[in-house]
Amino acid sequence: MGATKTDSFTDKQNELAILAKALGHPARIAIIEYLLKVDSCICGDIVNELPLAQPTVSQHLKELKNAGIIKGNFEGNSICYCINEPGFEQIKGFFQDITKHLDKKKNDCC
Amino acid sequence: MGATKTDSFTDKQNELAILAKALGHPARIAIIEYLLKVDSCICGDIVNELPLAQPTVSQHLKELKNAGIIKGNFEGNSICYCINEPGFEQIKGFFQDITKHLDKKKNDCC
DNA sequence: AAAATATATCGTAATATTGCAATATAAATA
DNA sequence: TATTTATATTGCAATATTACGATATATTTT
Repeated sequence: MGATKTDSFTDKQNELAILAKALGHPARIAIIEYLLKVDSCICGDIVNELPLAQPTVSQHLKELKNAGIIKGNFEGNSICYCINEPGFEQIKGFFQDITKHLDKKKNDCC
Repeated sequence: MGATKTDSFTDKQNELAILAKALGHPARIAIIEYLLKVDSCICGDIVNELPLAQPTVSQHLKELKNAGIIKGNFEGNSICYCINEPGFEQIKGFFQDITKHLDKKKNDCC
């Protein structure tokens, strides 16, 4: 007991959950916001920006990368992280779908 | 050690993380999808739809409610759950902002 | 090749989440 | 008011996440 029953849900549901979960931590929200703010996809000074130790930041970056939300490539001595648009489109799509549904529906029954 | 360092982040970052986290489980994605599918905000047969025991579903519903993503009201004998639009707008806004940034920027440096 | 710099991984402690059986609560009906 | 029906809460075991020090790896510079 205790582990998520992944098998009981559809692939799409699991994928969306993984994406949302990856964004479900303030540090990871902060990383995304930072990547958007700095006007090039600046690298490991994310570590300096965040109030967390380097290994912790590295771990958060890994989670975002695994979920497909960011990507990273070597750039000289360091690594260049930035938003991975395709991964992003998926979550965006989910929210757009919901918005469409809601507009059609008038969700005011409760 | 081990707990999220909430204090180190802004309120907005924490709020967004809470919303995303609430969606970060396939059962909760399934609940949202179900609420959109059934064309009235049908109640506790969510329990029958999901492959989880009633207390587990109840717990997931509570989390979605706490995050402000759904709301529930008594409707006769049972409870009527549906999407809570204001709560939803927040996450939607986050994704729209990011999309706007990305469009402006050409995130192709890595 | 050695030193310096940047990032990742390992190990581990603290905490949180997931899931369910058992039980409690609350409303509707008999 | 007793019973039924619907939902919530409690308690607990299994698992996952968060955070960080120590250490490993990989690249650049000297």
